[in-house]
Amino acid sequence: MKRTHHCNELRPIHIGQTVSLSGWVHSRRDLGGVIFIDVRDREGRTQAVFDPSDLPADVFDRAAALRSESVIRVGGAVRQRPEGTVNPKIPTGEVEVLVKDLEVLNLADPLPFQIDDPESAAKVNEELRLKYRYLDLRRGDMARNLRLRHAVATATRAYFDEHGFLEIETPMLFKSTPEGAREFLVPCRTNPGLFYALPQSPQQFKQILMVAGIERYFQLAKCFRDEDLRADRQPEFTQIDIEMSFIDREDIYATIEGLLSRIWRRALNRDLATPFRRLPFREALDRFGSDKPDLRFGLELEDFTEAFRASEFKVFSGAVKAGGVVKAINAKGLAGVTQGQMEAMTQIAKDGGAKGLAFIKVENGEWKAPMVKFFTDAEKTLLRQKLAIEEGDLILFAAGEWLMACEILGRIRLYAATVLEAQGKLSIPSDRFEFLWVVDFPLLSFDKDQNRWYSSHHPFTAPVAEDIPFLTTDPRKVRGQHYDVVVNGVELGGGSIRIHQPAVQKVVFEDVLQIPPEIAQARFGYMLEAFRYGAPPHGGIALGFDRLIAMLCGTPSIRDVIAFPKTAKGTCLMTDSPGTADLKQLRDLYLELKIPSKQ
RNA sequence: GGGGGCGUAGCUCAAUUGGUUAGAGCGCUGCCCUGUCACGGCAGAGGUUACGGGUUCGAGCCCCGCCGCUCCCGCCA
Repeated sequence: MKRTHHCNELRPIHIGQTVSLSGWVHSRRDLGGVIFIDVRDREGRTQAVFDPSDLPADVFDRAAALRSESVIRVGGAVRQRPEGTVNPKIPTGEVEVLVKDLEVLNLADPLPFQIDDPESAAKVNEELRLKYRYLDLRRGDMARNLRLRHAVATATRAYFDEHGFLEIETPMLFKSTPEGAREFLVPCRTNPGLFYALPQSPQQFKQILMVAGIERYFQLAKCFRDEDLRADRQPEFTQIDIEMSFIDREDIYATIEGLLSRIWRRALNRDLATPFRRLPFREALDRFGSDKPDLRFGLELEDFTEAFRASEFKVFSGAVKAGGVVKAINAKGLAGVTQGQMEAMTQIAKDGGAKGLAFIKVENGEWKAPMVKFFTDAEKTLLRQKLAIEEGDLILFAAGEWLMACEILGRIRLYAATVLEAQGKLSIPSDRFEFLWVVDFPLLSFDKDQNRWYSSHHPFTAPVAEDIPFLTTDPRKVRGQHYDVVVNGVELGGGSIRIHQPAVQKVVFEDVLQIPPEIAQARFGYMLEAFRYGAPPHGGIALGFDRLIAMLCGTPSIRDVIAFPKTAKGTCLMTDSPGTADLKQLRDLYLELKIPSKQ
């Protein structure tokens, strides 16, 4: 017999009906004379009552022998719970099913970890959760995450459908494009010695789709990157990938703001303020020390380059003379910093390339720092004014090359914020979402080691039109038509208007990036050729779908929103992948292993 | 590649900082219990302290190595 209702369906209006429920034994309460079993399915749970007074003994005995997570079907009559036994914690708590028949569909072994109590289950070692992922996913928290993921994917498809986008799949078996992230290679049996590569993004295909006249493309695209993992990085992940023709940056902003508004309404029942604010890359670094700033709190960086140009304090004036900057941040109220915290911040500075971290503690009306004696009254006054220095503050400095100094203080800003928040001196509300567009990125960055320019984003990004003349004369000045969408310090996505003239693309490949013509031809020749046959102006963006869902679910790890994620070493603890290949498989692929032995 | 954290019963944790027989709650097993919903009560089983070395009269604790998980840096056009 099939079930007649799901386990979150029965209400007082069903009283008197004969019903059948299927699901898992969520919990069993055996009182000796009467047994209660909560039957759970993905919708919820319902209490089933086994009363021996009008039940065959064998049914009662089988109920008594059931263990947690066994799969059963029960049949019986819905009835009102007796006075005083209503359970207000669950939606079906007013009724119960008086069991007449029990079908044990599958007995479960004792579980490796308990899943009925959300609080204790949430504390279970992730290693164990990953090994028994199918149990982990039965937990309410995880099931909710997967449902939300589905809801957002559906809302995304509906939104793009309504806006004239076509969902088009692009190949998983592509070829290697060595610029950018390390790729997963797939040997090609039918072409000995040749390899596919799994796409790190559908970038080139979606641009070709524009040449193909699709005009509006989207895909929930699986992407692969063979780089080290993080809480927010998996070797395979999903992007909301879009590309549009005959548009400019503003069209992308509006499209994504519309999408995110739709998603926030669907997932959190909240409205987003649009349009999002725009922040030039330069200003983001200057004020927040990051190109993905968290705008939920202040602690902004201040610039003191001019103030210390002629300072007695040589660390500062020397940095300025060398073309660098002096920047500072006021960690408000952090003068009581512990030695360990100070060391942690110093380490951040050193990791960032600084020699150390200059600081001033403001305690007992005094500025405590060795360097203070070098400061003139004018310098002190300026510091006090711009940083609003008060008793109990901690001032931290970075001096040196602009980007380095900004990024160091940006990281210290985040560190100080977490410390201050833990002390209750700063509030960073997790239910607030500060969206912004970071714009006006430099098109190119310079690699000192290799003495050449490389694309800040990717080589298909269009320069801002008025900057094109500087491509070959002063590449540093060229801004890219690139944009990142950022929320609460998380880079949610990025994209650009693309180069659609083959001539400009050729200049970027060959003259700016110094890719030899034959290599550019081998890697991107088909694109350059495609662009010769009528390429519309186009641009697009990709959003990290897993990060988006993690944010909506309020979890810091995208593993919590992926059904079967990998560990930090890239393994799957449930299936024990990756695994070995036998000799015949390798021979078929013309491969031979040479694994260095560990010394 | 580098740095930090963790690993004790099936699970979550403790073990007075190197000292007798490694404990608790939950789970499990048995018994009792007719209105529970984290049911309750009684009793019981359950340990290569991840693994391999070392120091020591004595190691869960200290040292070295190794494995696994995790966080961060590098990396992620």
